[in-house]
Amino acid sequence: MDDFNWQRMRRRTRNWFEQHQRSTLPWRDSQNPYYVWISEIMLQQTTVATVRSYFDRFIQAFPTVHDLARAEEAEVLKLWEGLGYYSRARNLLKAAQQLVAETDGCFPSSPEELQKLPGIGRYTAGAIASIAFDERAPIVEANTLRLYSRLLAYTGDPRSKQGQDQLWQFAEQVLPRKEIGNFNLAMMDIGSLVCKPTEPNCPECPLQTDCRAFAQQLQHEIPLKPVKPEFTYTVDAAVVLWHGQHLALRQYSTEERWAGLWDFPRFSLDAGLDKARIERENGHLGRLNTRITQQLLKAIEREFHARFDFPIQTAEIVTQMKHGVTRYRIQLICTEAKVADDSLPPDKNLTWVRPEELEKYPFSTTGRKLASLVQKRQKDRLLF
DNA sequence: AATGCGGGGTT
DNA sequence: AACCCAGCATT
Repeated sequence: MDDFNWQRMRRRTRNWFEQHQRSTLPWRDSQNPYYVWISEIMLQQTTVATVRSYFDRFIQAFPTVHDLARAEEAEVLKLWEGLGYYSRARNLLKAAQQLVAETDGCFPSSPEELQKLPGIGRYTAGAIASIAFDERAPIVEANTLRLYSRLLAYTGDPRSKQGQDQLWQFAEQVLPRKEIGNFNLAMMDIGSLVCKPTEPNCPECPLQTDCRAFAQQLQHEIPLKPVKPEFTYTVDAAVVLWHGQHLALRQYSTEERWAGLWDFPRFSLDAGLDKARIERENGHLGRLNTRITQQLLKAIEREFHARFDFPIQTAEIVTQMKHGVTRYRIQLICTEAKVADDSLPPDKNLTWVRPEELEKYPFSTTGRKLASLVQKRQKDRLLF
C-alpha cells in the first residue's frame, strides 16, 4: 500500500479530469449541499442517465430543504415514481424535517454528523462532505470500488469486511490536500468512463502505470463478481375493480414492498393456482387459452374474497406484465372486475377513486402502467 | 455476513 | 437475457 506513487497519481488524475470530466450534469453546477445531497441520494444504485430527468423536476418542486421539509410524503413519492428504492424518498423527507428542526436547515459538514441523517451512509456522507464542503473525506462506491480494486490488484471479495477495509484505506491515502470534491469526482469519472466493468480502456487510462491489475493483466478478473442469486418465479394478480364509477385502490403499508405507494388490489396467485397442471396443459402462462383464462379468473375471484372479505365478479384479463424485483421474477395478470353485490360496504382497506384522480397518486411502476391503461380504455369507452 | 429493496439502461 | 448502477438499513 505504501509504495504507490501518490503524487504522480494525483497529478495525472487531476490532469485527466480537466480534459475528460463528465460535464453538463445539473448537480455539478454548484456546491449547494442541498443539491449535492438530493443528487447523491438519487444516484444510489441508479444510473446517471436515469437520474437526469428526475433531478431537475425535484429541485423545481422543492428548491430548498425548507420546502422539502414542508412537503407531504405522497408529494415526494410522486416525484420519485419509477425511480425505485422508495425508502430513499421517505428518508429524504425525514432528514429534511430533522435538519430544519435541529439546525434551521443547515447541513453539517463532517461525514460523522452527515451519517446520522437517515439514508446517508458512509459513501454518501463522504460525497457530500467532500463535494459540498471540501472536507478531506474518502469515498468508495461502484466506480471507485472497481477502480481501486484494480489499482490494488485486490483479488479477494471487495464487498467483504476485509475488502472494504482495504478499499477505504486506499480511498483515504490517495486523497490530495485540497479540492477533495473534484478529486473524488475525478476518480468516479475514471471508474465510470475508463475503468469500465467490461472492456476497461487501459490504453487511455491516466493511472495505467500505477495499476497493479494491469501490470499482471488481471483487469478482467478484478473485481471479483458476486455469485448471482437464484430467481423465484411467481404469479401475481392485480384487479381493476369497479364499484359504480369508482375504482378500488390500496396503499402499501410500511411492512410491505413499495411501502407508502398506491396500487390496484394486488396479491399472489401461487397458492390458488395449480401451476404444474397449467404448465403441463398450456406450456407456460404466456399464451392463455380460453380454459386457462377461466381458471385464472376463478382463482382471482377466490383469492380476492379470501383477502378482502367480499366477493367480486371478474370480466376479462386486460393485460399481462412481467417484472423483476430483487430475486423475484413476477408475472402479473391484470383483470377487470366489479363488486358482486353493489350494496356491499367498501372494504376499509380500500380507497375508492374516480379514474381521473388516478394520476394524483404515487404508484408502483406496474400500478402506474395499469392506471394509464385504465384511463386509455376509459377514453376509448371500453368500460367494464 | 446476508438479505431486502426497483427499475431501467447497457452490453 | 444477463449485467450493472455515485448504497443503505435491518437482521
